[in-house]
Amino acid sequence: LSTTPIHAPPEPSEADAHAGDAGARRLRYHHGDLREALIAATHELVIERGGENFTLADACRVAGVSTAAPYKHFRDKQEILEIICRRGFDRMTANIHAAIATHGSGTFAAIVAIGHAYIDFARHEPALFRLMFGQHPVLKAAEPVDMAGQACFGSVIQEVQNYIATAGIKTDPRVIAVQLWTFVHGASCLLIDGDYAKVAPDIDVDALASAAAAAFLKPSN
Amino acid sequence: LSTTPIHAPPEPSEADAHAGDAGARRLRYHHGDLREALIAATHELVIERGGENFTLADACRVAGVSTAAPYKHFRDKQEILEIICRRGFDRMTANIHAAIATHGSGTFAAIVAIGHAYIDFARHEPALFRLMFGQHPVLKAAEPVDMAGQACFGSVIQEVQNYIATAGIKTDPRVIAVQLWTFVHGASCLLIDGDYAKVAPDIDVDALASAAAAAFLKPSN
DNA sequence: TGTACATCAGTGAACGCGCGTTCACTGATGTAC
DNA sequence: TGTACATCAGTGAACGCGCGTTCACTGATGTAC
Repeated sequence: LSTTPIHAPPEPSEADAHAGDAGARRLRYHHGDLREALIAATHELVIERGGENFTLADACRVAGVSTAAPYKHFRDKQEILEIICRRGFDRMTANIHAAIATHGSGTFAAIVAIGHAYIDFARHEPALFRLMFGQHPVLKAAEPVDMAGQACFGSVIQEVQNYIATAGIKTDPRVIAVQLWTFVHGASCLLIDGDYAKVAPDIDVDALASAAAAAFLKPSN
Repeated sequence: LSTTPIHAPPEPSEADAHAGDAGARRLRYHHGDLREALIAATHELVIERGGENFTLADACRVAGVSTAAPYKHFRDKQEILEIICRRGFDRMTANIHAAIATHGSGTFAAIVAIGHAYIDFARHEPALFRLMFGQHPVLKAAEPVDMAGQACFGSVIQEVQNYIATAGIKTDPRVIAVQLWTFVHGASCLLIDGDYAKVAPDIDVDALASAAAAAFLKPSN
């Protein structure tokens, strides 16, 4: 863990520099945007050691402020985690939309790409992924987080619906969406928790997910 | 959390009772089997609040001994968790074997039953399940835990092999086993972490798993 | 333009808390004689 | 059978630690006049 503050207050302005020794040494008392700096620090720490092990005191250290400073911007420790979590869902939703756009809505390739986007998210941000989907009682109860999650899953259902309409499949799109979700979620968890590595280290997770998508989307009759 | 000690030392013996006031009041100094009592207390606490939030001090309280007592039986806090975890894998393996035996080795029903057994385990012991498969750096490095996990997955591969041999499927059994595992693992996680409940509360997880098994085991040509 | 003032984002010290682990100890137990 | 003794599973107090949160405060900043 680096000890040099990130998102530190800006250097003394030129006016300060011209104000003599005292002025030149004086740092800015107010942080530029401590709120965002603390969110960034928290995100960094969550990435580094996971949401369970994150401490507010460390986020303060990283941001270079006293441990009392966050309470001017957040209700409590929990609120920062909620924000991180909600933004995570927003980003995942964006990734999914991007994947669909790249491959064309209504195509099988788009469905597969959604799955890969999900797994990629977990791969690149394992700790955040765990925070978003894991069992964290307080986060589960937070409404903004909840809505961001709903929106994310809604995007998947919508696209599955688009695909099966064009492909002439009759199964309930929600069921197929849940099947896909279940599989890529399992793949994500087993991947980032190192369980695949223990038991089947040579596995190609993306290929696995593609095959699963094909299995679920085979016309059933 | 109950405050009355479980697995407390046995009541004073009859000899004590006949030994007058001092003897009657005297409790046994040595615990009958503190090692197992602490493992049981730990298991109970892990069930209650999860492996991350478990404290050794609480296990001592539950077992009714001082916080120093465990160090006569265990290296450190970690070792008790390892034992819990290894026993978890052993029990899951036993459940899987039982499921196979019930439905007959080599049948499709046995494959489905393995999946249901896996999900059932997670459903009944969510915290232990998380401890076994989640990202807990120290547990992941523990060799006995590792071997118990390997054995568990080995059972699944073996049975998949039995089935596809009789069904005339040509796919690599390890790939199919991983597919099944991935799906039921995803289902278990989404179920116990309350993610299904948020987004698709009406879902029948067991039916979902059965359908997935069928999809993976359809002859591919 | 200069000055008085309200605002409020920061500080730093302290709080109560509970943890894991260590330590010298004590006293129940089983065994050798 | 009785006794001396070694063993070792327990105790209880203490350790250093770090946490989240609160508190009265300070001083930089922007604004009204």
